[in-house]
Amino acid sequence: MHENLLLYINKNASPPLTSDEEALVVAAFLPKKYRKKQYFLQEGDVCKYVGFIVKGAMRQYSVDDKGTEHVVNLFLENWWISDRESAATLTPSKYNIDAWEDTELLVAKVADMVNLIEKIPLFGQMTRLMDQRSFIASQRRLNSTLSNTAEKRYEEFVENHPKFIQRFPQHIIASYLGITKDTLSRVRKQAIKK
Amino acid sequence: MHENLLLYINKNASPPLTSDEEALVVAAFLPKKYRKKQYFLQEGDVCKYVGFIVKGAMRQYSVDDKGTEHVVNLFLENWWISDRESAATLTPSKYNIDAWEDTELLVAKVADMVNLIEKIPLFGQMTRLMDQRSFIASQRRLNSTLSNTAEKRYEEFVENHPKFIQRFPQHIIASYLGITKDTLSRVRKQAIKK
DNA sequence: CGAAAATTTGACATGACTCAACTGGAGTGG
DNA sequence: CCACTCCAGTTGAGTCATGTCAAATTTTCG
Repeated sequence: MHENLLLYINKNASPPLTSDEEALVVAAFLPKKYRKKQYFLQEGDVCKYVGFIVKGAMRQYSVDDKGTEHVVNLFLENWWISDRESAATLTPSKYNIDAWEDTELLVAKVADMVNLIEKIPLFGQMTRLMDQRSFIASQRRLNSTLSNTAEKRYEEFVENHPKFIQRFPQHIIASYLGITKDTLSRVRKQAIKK
Repeated sequence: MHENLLLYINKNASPPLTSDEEALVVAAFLPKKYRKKQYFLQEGDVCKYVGFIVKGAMRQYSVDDKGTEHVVNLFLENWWISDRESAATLTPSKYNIDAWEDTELLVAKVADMVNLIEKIPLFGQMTRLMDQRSFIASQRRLNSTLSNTAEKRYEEFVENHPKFIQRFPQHIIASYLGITKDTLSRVRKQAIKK
């Protein structure tokens, strides 16, 4: 069950973990299953856990005054989930995170995660990489949202995230792109013509 | 000249740096002045430097096919500048970073920065915090862009970044918000009524 | 003062949203 | 195997927010 996580760590930092270190990591992460629609985090709660997806698909979204959902992030295997803002500042989260498919997670307390970072330099290396990637992805997406029309954004999305398209329905992807499902449907129709 | 930087580091990590460590930091960062409009980084170049703003104001933006500028970030005193994506992946940057006011920077090579992170645990702590904050800010902004109307985004902006308003002209702020200067002008007129 | 930069304004165009209706699976249970 | 429901996707008509462009006005600063 923990192999994916250990593999992931060793792939993103070197030299490999010692077996003592591996034991620490394994001890900190408990396997947990989430059913489709089940919440990992609910708006208003402080995010106390970090999850690593072994198998499945999840989404992070906010809900506005009108009840419309806005997808902030989508996650698949080997991704980390948590609301960093809430976890770092210990404030109630503005987001929900739930399972889109039945999902197997490895879950650790944020506090334990911090501990691992301090104790295992490699783990720190890895989380640094993680942070960097998240930031870069977020920056890119922001730039794309600010600069491009709905159509172009969709093209870029297809290009960059083919796996999301296979796993999430269109209305979720529309929300991720910041447009309505109706608009996305029309955009696709246009695109097919070409 | 380096005091601001050392202060910043000690404010964002503890215990304080030893004098040996301070010496390492000081050695890595060279003071440099940028005139208004001068580039720190140009689109197409690989970002090889990191800057810390001692005094002044800078902006990071992309330019689309039509020649329109899109402001990705604004920076003031005690902010770090660099294109993380380009620096991390050694690929040509999609962004420009230039001085909006005459600006005093402390500049280090990305490679030297990495070195400091490895040698000085505190420095690692600090950059971790930095990364986290950048990510959170970027996430927030993305969410706001996806969820809110132009008017609401401007309100939030006024609330969260009063200093930007004092230092950057409206058309820059409009671009940061992802709207045109014309629209921002109208939005403000509306807002004043209330 | 005068030139350049920033802002405002009006008329018009358009991309995206809204809402409701319709279509078409994919289950589920009788 | 059919009827039923749920969920996703499509489509059309009308509306609204924001963009475009050009001109007028105000502000900034050498």
